[in-house]
Amino acid sequence: MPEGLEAAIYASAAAELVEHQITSVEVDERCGDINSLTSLVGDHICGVKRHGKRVALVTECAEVELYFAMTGRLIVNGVAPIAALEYGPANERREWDRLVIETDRGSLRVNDPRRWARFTLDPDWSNLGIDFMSPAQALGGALQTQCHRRCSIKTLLLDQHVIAGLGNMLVDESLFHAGIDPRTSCDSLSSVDVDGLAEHISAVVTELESRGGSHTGTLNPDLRRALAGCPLDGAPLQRMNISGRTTIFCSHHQR
DNA sequence: CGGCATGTTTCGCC
DNA sequence: AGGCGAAACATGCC
Repeated sequence: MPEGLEAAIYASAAAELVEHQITSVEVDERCGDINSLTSLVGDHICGVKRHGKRVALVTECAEVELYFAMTGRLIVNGVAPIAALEYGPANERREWDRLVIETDRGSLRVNDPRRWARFTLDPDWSNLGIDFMSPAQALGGALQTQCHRRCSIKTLLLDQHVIAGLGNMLVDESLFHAGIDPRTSCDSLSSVDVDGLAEHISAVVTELESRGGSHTGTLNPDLRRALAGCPLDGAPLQRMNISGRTTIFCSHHQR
């Protein structure tokens, strides 16, 4: 999905519909249960929630989770807050609309060519870790409790049960700034290392938020594709698969 | 044209 | 038991 930063952008766009009354719901049956979602008709949207990469519309009777997977785009009142999603389609086709909610004063659509989007009534978010925009101290605390694990630090950061909202780009960017090799086993990091990493995560999140999204980092998609030199000194970057995800890092500056 | 892509879940194998 | 890797999902883009 878009990562947590994009979910936050989507959530604030969806907030435009607060206090509107839902007049119709159309859903691709492969992306959500038609019966439960159409039960929302008549409800008023009274708020929008976000935790990590998950967004939910709150009505007086229920909550609907909007999960965007990799290529889901939100369109509110005909406007896409993120016009061109990285790794998403260049154009938009109405046939890719997987959810359309009409209200008395506007509309919301989720457009996803890849059809991985999911819409769930009254979702259970209790298994998610703390939100990635939490203070650095809280992020560090969450990581400390998991440092006994022997998985790589990258795997830990991608685990939504530990910190919710970090995705592949934010994780690579954070580890680059922290100077930590993504393959490092969690249990070999000191508590000082972990707290320092949490500070870097927090700084990266704040910085990329101000720049406009997860794709605006030093290790941006253009650099990732081209595998250009290390932004610090031009030395060759490494590309490898970790935890099933393409990982870019500098073996000289990340140890 | 082949391989890759901001993600999650499931399954089989240590 | 728990963790890891591969596969599955589905389709546009480089």
